[in-house]
Amino acid sequence: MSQAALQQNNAQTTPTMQARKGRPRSQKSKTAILKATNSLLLHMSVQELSIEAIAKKAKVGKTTIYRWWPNKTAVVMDALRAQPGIQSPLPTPKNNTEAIIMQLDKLIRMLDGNNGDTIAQLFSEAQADDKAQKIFARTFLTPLIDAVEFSIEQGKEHKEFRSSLNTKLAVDLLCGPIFFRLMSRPADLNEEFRETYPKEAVRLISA
Amino acid sequence: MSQAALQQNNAQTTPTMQARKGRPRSQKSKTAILKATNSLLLHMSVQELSIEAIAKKAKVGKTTIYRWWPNKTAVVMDALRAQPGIQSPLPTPKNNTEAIIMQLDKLIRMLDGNNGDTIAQLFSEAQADDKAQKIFARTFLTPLIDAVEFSIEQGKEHKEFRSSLNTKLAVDLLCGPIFFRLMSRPADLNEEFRETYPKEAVRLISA
Amino acid sequence: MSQAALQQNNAQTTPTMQARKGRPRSQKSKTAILKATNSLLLHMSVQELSIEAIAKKAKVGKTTIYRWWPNKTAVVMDALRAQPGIQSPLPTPKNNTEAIIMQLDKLIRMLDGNNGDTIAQLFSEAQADDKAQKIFARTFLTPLIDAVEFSIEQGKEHKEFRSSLNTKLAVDLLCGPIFFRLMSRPADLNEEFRETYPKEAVRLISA
Amino acid sequence: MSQAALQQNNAQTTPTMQARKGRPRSQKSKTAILKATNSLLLHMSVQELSIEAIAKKAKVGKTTIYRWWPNKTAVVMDALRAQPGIQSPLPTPKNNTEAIIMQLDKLIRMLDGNNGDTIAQLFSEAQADDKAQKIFARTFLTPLIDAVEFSIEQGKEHKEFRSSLNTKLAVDLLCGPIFFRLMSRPADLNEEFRETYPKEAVRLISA
DNA sequence: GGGTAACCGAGACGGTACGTCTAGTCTTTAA
DNA sequence: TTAAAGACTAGACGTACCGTCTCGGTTACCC
Repeated sequence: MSQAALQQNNAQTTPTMQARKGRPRSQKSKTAILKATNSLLLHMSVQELSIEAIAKKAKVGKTTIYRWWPNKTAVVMDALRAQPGIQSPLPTPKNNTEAIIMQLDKLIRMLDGNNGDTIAQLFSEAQADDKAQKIFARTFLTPLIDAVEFSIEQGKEHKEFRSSLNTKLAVDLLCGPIFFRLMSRPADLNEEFRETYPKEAVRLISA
Repeated sequence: MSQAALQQNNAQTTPTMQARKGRPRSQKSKTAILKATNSLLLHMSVQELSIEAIAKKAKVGKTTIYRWWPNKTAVVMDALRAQPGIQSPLPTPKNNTEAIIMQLDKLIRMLDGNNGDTIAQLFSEAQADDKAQKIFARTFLTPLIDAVEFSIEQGKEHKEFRSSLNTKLAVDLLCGPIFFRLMSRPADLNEEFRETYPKEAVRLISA
Repeated sequence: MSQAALQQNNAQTTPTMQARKGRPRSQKSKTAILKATNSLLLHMSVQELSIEAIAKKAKVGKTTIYRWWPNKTAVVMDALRAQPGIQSPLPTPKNNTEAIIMQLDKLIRMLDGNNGDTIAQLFSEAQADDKAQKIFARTFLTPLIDAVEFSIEQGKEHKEFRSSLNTKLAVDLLCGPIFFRLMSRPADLNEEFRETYPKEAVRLISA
Repeated sequence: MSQAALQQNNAQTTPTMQARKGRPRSQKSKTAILKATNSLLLHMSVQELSIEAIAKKAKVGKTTIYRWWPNKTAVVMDALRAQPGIQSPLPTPKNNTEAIIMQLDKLIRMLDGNNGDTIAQLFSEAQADDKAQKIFARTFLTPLIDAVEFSIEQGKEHKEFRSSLNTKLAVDLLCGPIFFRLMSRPADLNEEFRETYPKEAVRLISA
């Protein structure tokens, strides 16, 4: 049920769906929870963050959190997404090469700064906990990989890339270095990297 | 003190060092702890693994663990290293290109299978916990990066790679995809990948 | 308001009182609640019983219960009274001695079996909770004590008992042993006890 | 194990038993827990009392309480016993009639005042919870009943009481009224009652 | 027959306490 | 001195209920 709730949570709830039995979900509480989560993450890691602390800070019952999110990872993912300027849409690219460059640029932007730490920690949690893994994949990793894959496939059709290019390998080559740097030397995930890496990476797989 | 102890732990303790006052360290306990850790990691993640569980399984006091290792990450790293067939030395490569290929091949071998999960989880823990970060970096990541960096630098000197190659970026390009695949699609970290990736990756940065 | 409602609840609601505005109380819900309560009390103690469980079992909103009963004790008391064969009227006694015997006999009958446990548990709750205390006293204890007191007083007037008999003490002497046995050795509150105790007890206070 | 621990807890631990492995039980914590319990019981009922509150007040981990007592009832029983002046030994009676009078007098003294409420509440909890029942019986009820039974049996042998007297019934007659008054009209469990009841009760069963 | 009032179910809300678990420390005896 | 055993404080976990609230709906009455 939580899963269903989560779905509905993320989606734009249609007016007809809201006409349900029982007291409706408190939007105020939801906002308070996500806000408290983001606030706490400025001072501590995802692992250190506790549901109890969120509940206390948001002045909300623990139950309310557990009712709507299956675990900490899900709360944090939602909190990240709720941040302003995260889901800024990409401008229309003129070709697939540019599309990929824009996606990588956006990814690096997102991982630079405080959110980067949080996402690295979520990536971490996902390694250990199956439920966390699924949520992280569904809300973050899969969309990213799918988008890049799509651009590569399109690029192969449009002769921007050679048709012999292994799509999955290309995805790893494009995204892997970014995450590796994030997790091994986060300080080097800076502006310079953002300006040089995407072009360089695409150039390599085009070769 | 724990740091010192760890050092001593890893090095071959000279006979003179062992000739100290008091009851000597029980080799039996150390073995039991590492064995128990490896055994437990077959059924659970590093995050789920608890010091208490190790102590119980190894029939050892918790204090004994805390005396010799600063935290869980350190225990697990030691336990991994204690596994047979992990530190197989590399054969002498005929040039730096081959050296890198061999290092990547060894890395993929190590990450394939059960150990891969554990290392991914350690990589994870390192994101959240500073102490874990330091230990993971010192015992795993830095040696790897240093070795690859060294080979690249050497390769640049020997004209195997163009001198304009950004070494750090090259390291990310070589290692990043492997870890990205490990953490996002571990099933694809298979034999085929091991046979094709290293050569392909080196070819790319040579271009 | 709940208190007033409770009164009305117990009394025979006059037709004029029912002619109020608004939707009338659902008799169906009331019955379902009391039935569910009795049913649940067969498998659990009053303390274990929860309002939520009653509401769920009776397919009734929690609010409906809270609207009509101030607390769990009140619900359980009502549920007990709703059981068939509880409020069987006593036959007319030929004197006050016999009246007391009949009252004690009825009491023991009531306390023998499943209801005994429930009443003992109610007696218990009453020790801790003032509201419960008042309800238990009003609906169970006071009527009993008053009836016995009345018979004793009458008996004193009719020279059945010596006039120096302390009425309150006599009540304790007559009722106390029954409850003590109920709460300390409920198994001994059996048929034999029911047949022998009342006569013996009255004989003692007559002496 | 907790049961065993409890036993040892109550008994005078022999020196040989204390010579065990591991850190010995902290007497300081034990004292703090019992003291905190007594202190809290001045302001709240046993039912309202929570383990968490005790732990907080005593500045003790919850685990420490759960390690040594199986439940709240056990803690409260121990706390009661730890009060000064509870286990005052009886002076030697000159016969069994007097022995019973002294036992009843002691019982009333114990039940008069704050402890009376607590014991009534414990008696209550015992009605609902089997574990509580056993502990209450073992540490309070059974000793009392046994003592009175013993005196009655002795009194029958010494011709103080008629041999046809039903011992169990006599116990109920002697003790029941006291508890009935405690639970139904605790205010009447006063000094006057303490001075008159025991003699009167014994007189009755002697008749 | 529309308005109004009290009811109904469902279920979310802020809370409290539960009993369990683990962390990391401390205190003993035995080797 | 170290090992083992195990008790210590501290605090998060996820669950169960509490008593209150807020919905959409449902009867009844009253005008």
